[in-house]
Amino acid sequence: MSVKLTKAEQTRRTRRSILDRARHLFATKGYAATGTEEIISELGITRGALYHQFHDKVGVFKAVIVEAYAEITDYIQAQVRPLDDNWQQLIVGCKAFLEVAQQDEVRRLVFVEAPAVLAADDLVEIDRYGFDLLYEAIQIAFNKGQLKTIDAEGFAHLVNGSLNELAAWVARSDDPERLRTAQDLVETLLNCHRS
Amino acid sequence: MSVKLTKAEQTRRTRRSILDRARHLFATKGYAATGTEEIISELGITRGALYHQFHDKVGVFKAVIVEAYAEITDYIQAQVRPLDDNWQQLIVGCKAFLEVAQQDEVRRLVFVEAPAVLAADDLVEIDRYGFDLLYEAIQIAFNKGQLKTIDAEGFAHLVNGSLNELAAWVARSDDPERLRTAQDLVETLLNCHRS
DNA sequence: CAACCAAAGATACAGTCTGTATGTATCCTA
DNA sequence: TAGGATACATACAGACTGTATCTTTGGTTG
Repeated sequence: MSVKLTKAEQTRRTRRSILDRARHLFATKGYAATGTEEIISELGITRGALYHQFHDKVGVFKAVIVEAYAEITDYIQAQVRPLDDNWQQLIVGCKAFLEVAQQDEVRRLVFVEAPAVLAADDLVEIDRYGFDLLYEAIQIAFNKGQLKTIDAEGFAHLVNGSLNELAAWVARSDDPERLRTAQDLVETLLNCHRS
Repeated sequence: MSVKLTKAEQTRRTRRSILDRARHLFATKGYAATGTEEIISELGITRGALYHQFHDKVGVFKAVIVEAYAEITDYIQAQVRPLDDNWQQLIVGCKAFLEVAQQDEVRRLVFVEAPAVLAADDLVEIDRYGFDLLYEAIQIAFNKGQLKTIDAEGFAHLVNGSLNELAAWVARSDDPERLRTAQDLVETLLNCHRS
């Protein structure tokens, strides 16, 4: 019955199926309310396979988060790459973030569960790519003299915090115009710091 | 040996001691890593008393969070009350938030643990006092025509997000000047939206 | 003041969950 | 093709939450 699979392929499929199911459960029920048994049920494997592939339950979660983060940054970079003006990239990147953060699963995983489940250091490590994307664009503008602020790093955090909160605000509503409003607010925020 | 206590007093002391210990543990180890046994050990009571006073472990946590929130808003209001100019209140209130959020325990409880442990609705309910404080000041300024923005509510969330992220940024550092930097950044943010 | 009631807390236990130790089958390599 | 490593299954130990059932003690009323 069972088709012959290479070991590598078997591992790939097992990890893939665990990650897919775990991601959905962690995002909808939360990390604590999701049992390892629940993750593997209906996958045709036992918890033994899960603990063979991942060190522990947190290990599964961390792998899920890494993927979710990657999706966010990939989307943003795809939107930003074609542009050549840094200031435009900054604005478009922020708007793209607000868009991609509207996926319910991604948002809960990355902005609610991850900070509580993962150690702070661990999280900063994972987020580095995402935040650095923003920070670098801001620093370039700052060095060019386009951005008027007393502290580029601090300003990057200010913008980052605005984006996270606005993303949640947009998500809570069912008004389809709210995303546009949030995007305009961020654009205004950036532009009124332009010198 | 045991002094005669009124029932009400006995309850008060029990709840107080549980809340104090739980608060410290939840803030340092996190909600999930703190056992109910650990909370009551060294308090001279058993878990039975805890479950008599609170519905469950989440009930203890919720009570802790309510107190932590109250401390934040009390501090801010104390700083803001003496002032009579709304715009000044807004700026001072934001700065006061950044100060009070530097208490490690409060910050982790309110901004890291609470969002993951409590249901979103539950949390908004508790936070209502805190956020509304900010929102009302912003709305007053908006209605007076002092604030230039396309959406007062959205702008309030933008500022709120900035404050949360900046608070964490300040806390991660050991540079005593960073608090001042963050405060200046927020003041600039507000002022450059002033019309 | 005696008798009763209700509230505070103690004790014991059931159910659940994580992680580990050990066994088994299958792929891979020498 | 034989030995070893890898993927996975099974069984179990330990921890933890929440509940059910006492016990005690402060309040209350006839």
